[in-house]
Amino acid sequence: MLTIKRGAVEILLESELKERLRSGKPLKVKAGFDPTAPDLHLGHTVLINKMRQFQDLGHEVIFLIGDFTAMIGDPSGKNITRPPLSKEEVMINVQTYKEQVFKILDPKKTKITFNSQWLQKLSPIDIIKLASTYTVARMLERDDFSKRYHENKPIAIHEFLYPLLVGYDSVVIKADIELGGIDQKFNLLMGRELQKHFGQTPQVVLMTPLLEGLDGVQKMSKSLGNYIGINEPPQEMFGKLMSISDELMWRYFELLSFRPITEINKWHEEAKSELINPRDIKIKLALEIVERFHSKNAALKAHEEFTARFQRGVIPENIKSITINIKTKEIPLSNLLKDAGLTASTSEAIRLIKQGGIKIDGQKIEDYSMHVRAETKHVYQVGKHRVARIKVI
RNA sequence: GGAGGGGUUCCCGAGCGGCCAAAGGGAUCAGACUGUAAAUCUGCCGGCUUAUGCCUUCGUAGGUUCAAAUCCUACCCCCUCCA
Repeated sequence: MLTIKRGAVEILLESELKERLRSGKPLKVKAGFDPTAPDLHLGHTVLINKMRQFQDLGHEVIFLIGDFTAMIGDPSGKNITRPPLSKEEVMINVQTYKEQVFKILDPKKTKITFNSQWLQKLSPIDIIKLASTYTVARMLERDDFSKRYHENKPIAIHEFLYPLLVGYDSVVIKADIELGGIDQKFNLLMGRELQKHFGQTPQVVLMTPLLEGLDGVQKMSKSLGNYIGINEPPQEMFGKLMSISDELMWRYFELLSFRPITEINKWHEEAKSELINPRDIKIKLALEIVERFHSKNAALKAHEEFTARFQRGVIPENIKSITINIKTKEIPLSNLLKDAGLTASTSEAIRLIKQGGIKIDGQKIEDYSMHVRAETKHVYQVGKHRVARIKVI
């Protein structure tokens, strides 16, 4: 019970959960995923970690791919309708999912299902009947709906179907528990409503929090660019984890680390009383996470490189090499940087030079009208993160 | 079907004939400070070999004007109220 509750924001209803656990039977644990975004980041893994915990406790975890409902798209208000994904596209995404998710889940204990299997078969009459079980007023209780409604933003009718269909999935699966992010609360509860309607015992709903992104304020998401993808290279991942604030680090520990919560709390206390440097604890977190998605070796290497690069200012070993072909004898530095893809435009390059953000072989460049000659090869740095070895011929 | 409001640069949002590449805020990026921290401060923030220059941009397409994000026409989209 303690494991299950770790990091969970809300459980509805906790008493029901206890009761079901007490029965000792393996429970059907449902978690739904949208196959449109197979690029998982650490935010998604909070939920997947939770699934893993249920597996470890011997329950049956159902990884439900919402290939049918993806056509609607969860009504976040961003896109009104998504073009339906072809079967091939879905399968490709599912494949990617598997690769990523099985770094955490046990493949042998995971059942993958597609909701098109049953939703496709619903007739218009079935859908009307389903839609009749809920009212518009109650639909508008949903946060994004009410918000959009009050802000005079469009809500398309079909968006109302999303919660209904997702809830209906629970009916078909006969889920005992459904896991989901707190942002899914409405949909998850819909499952309970519909199960009741169809004469089933309503599922227990366990909600995980939304992990804050690197900025520590907004939730981690790809579109906000504040994410750590689980497929990112080790160094990148390590660096990003180190860049989070101390405060945020404890949050990440709770939700992402597999270390016992007691150990984490102890560190937290020690850091507060300045017995240990938070940075060193952060390194432990970074090592653990990189190891999970890559390997122990990769983690150690990333750590080494990190210290070398940022604490001692060493230019990393394996940086990308670019060859730029120019027809003249020399090229303005700003154009070279643009052509090499280090800056988006020559204007940006010039700006950055003026601001002292450009280095050649570690030397800061101040002259924005500087030209680079042909037949040269140097290491160019733009800010702290963009580096390349550029050969000009 | 009728009446009204609205669509502005990555996002929010001001501008309502020239002083507009377009206020202000946010995000990003760079610099300082550091632990690549965070917070803070500074700068930048459409593009062009940086220029008291040129080009592209204010829903879309035309038009009026020396000059249009701003006026006119048509169209597309969103919202509100009435039915």
